Amino acid sequence: MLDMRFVRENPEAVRQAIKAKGEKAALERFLQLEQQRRGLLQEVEALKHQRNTVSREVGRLKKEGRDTPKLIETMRQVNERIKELDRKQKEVETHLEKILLHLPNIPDPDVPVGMDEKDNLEIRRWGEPPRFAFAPKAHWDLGEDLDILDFPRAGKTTGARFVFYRGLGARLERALTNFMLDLHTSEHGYKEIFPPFLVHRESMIGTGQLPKFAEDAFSVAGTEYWLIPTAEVPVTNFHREEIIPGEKLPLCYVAYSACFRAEAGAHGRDTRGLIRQHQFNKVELVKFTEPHDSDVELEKLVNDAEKVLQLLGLPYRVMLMCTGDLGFAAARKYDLEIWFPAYETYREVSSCSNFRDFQARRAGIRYRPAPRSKAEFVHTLNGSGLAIGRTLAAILENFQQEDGSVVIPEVLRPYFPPAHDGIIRPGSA
RNA sequence: GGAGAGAUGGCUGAGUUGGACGAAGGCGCUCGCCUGGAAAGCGAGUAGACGGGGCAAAACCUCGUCUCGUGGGUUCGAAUCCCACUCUCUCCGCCA
Repeated sequence: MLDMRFVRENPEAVRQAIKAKGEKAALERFLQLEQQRRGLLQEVEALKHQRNTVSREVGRLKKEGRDTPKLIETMRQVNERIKELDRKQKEVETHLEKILLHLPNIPDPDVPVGMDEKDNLEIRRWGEPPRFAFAPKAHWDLGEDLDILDFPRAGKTTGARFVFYRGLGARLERALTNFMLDLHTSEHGYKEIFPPFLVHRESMIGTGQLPKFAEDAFSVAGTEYWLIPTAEVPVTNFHREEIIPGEKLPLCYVAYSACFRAEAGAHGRDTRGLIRQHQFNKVELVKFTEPHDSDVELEKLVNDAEKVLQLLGLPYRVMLMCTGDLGFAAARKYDLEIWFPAYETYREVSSCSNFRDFQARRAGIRYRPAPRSKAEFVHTLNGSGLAIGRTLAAILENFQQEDGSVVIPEVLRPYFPPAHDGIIRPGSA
């Protein structure tokens, strides 16, 4: 959420941001209502002032034993007017709040302006896409042939876009999760969090999923709960309505969670395989920083996520998202994309964003720079470190061999049974 | 699910016959004095949001409104009375 005063004083900047992100928002109506709000405020506050002084006077007179029916009668009338104005003002503020929650964050000045992924900027590449002397299989075929992924049975029990992992497939998923958590906690200095997978509406508003994108998330019928689309939601809201002592920043958290997404706008896309599931696992990195540190901390966060790919030996590239691909809440975003032989292209496995104070203002997360100073909003950042399902799919595809087996990356071997030789073969899982 | 207790400022903790103010005291913190330096001691200051005015603007100053879990109500006036809700704690029941 943007600061109401900022919007009032910088309407042009907001107008541009809305346009660059391809959003729609009632900015003009907002400015108009904001002016109306201040007018009402002044009128009602003057009346309340009158009420306060007169009430004090009544108290004084009563103590002296004097009756004051006239004053009380006029105050009754003033109160009627106050009630009316209060109601009107509340109406206006509710409307303002609603519009404010729909205004997108302002992109960083150096973010490329563009419509969609075609305008994203490649920052760097790492690793070489593998060359196969045979026709490589897609991960969903590998998964079924190796008997480690079972899509049909997931369809039978739950529906499309779900999967069972079995045997060494389940083991590999768990190995990846633990490997990433271990790496980020012991090498990169993140504190591990295991969050609730359900949150209430206010938390979803805090990070920006609601009110605008309700159709992208699942909610639990008959309750107020929403299934988290990412651990970003509970972990960022972990500090909601708090004032953090400045010396504790930056706070760096790493959290595993299952993630649930309705994928409402994705009918017919990525219908096969692990790429687009309603439920998937992810290890998420979340940071709370002082405003002047957030740029540096974002770069570090990206590097921490990249390290996972490097250690796994998966070829990837880093993309700087253009304005149209930034999303609603981010000011700056890098995507990490892994090479997928079956698609013959790079696909996203991580999205690392700086939200500046956009989420912090919504969720009320502040810090005190120095013991006596005024509390200010922190900057929040997060990034996948990484999406587990897509990483597993990439491992299957990139490390497959002609006989249909898959070689497990060296760094994951400690997470497999001691007797295992590091190769998943047909019939061995 | 049943019964009970509570929710006050950064923390702790007063404040329930409604009327002197965001609210005693303590801790913490800031500044000053003291000291060679520190501790102790002493003195002063220490909530936020919003709006108006001063200012080119920020800092700041000043006036006002609101905020004592949240929302409503009673009243000329509520932290203090009434209602609903949320959360925390204790006991009982149930349960992975």
